[in-house]
Amino acid sequence: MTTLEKDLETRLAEDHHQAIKLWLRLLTCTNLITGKIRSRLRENFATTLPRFDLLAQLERHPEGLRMGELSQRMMVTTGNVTGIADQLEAEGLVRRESDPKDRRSVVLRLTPKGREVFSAMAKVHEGWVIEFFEGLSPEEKDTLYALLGRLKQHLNGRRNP
Amino acid sequence: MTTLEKDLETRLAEDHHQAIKLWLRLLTCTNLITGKIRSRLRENFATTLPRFDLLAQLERHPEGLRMGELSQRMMVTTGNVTGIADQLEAEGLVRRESDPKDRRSVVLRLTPKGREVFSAMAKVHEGWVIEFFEGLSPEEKDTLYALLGRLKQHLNGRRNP
DNA sequence: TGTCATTATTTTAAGTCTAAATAAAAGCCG
DNA sequence: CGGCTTTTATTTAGACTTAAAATAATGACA
Repeated sequence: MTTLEKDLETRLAEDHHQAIKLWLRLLTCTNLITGKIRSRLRENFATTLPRFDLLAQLERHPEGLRMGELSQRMMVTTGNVTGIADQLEAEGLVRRESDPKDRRSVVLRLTPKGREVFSAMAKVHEGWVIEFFEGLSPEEKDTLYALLGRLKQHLNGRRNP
Repeated sequence: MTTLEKDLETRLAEDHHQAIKLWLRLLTCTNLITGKIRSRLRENFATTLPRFDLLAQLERHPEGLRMGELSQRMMVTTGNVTGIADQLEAEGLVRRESDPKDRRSVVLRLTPKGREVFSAMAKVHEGWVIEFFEGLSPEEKDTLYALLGRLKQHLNGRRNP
């Protein structure tokens, strides 16, 4: 084996190792943050991340969202959304409304109480997230945001399920 | 309100929004990748991500790992590791050994069969990860890796639980 | 030696998640 | 119109997850 071949092979192996290391670090960062948010939501508001997430989606869409739309935005199955919506409905934070145009559909909306409860949590939650990322300068955050954007685009590319 | 104050306030609000957007994008990328790995592991090897993760940790530590060490590395609770180890042990992929130095401890090791099964999966898995990140150039991967390193360091900083 | 705090693992209860099966409604098309 | 496929939500079974409690063994120390 020539020196050139060895170099190529080494570089390739390093690139492969690089992707794995990058993935593990990405996963670690996400796990660290979700872990912190999860425990703080529990301690401060006696709620959970998926519940918070569902309310956050509805907050952004006052016109309401169907179960399928919610599941896409939350990146979970519709069966999962059904269960979380059941809880929040029982707690009076969301309301199921039937879509007159399509009787299969259920439209979920925040109740006034849900809007009130969520907005109190959202303010605090935003502060946590700012805190988690304040180790990076605004420029670094921009760069990270852009790189993740390229990654996301690649991951969502066609023939890439 | 003066123009300067308004500009500062606007910039601050944008920074806040920036952190939230960054966090949501980070979470999306991680979810997209874990989702792909999860479904491919199921389709190709009829196994799950936590099972794969446990085997991967053991592969890197031929001397074996205690349940507590495993839970730290996998970023899950020890109770969780117990259940996954039970399954893998029943399938003959790992073996529980008692630590002669500390009878409270259980040391988990790969069996020869476990090593064999894992190494087949690991090769394919590595290819997937390389594929997921090949939308980024090696330089971009380096930058992303470094930025996530800074983020991780900040997240692990003291008085930041 | 006996007690007590600590450490390591397991167990338990409740919540979250997926995939697959079900049921109902809508849309398509001959 | 009538049958076929698709879409939408729910239900179900099983796996994963956490937090907290229960077990069990260790180590320190009066």
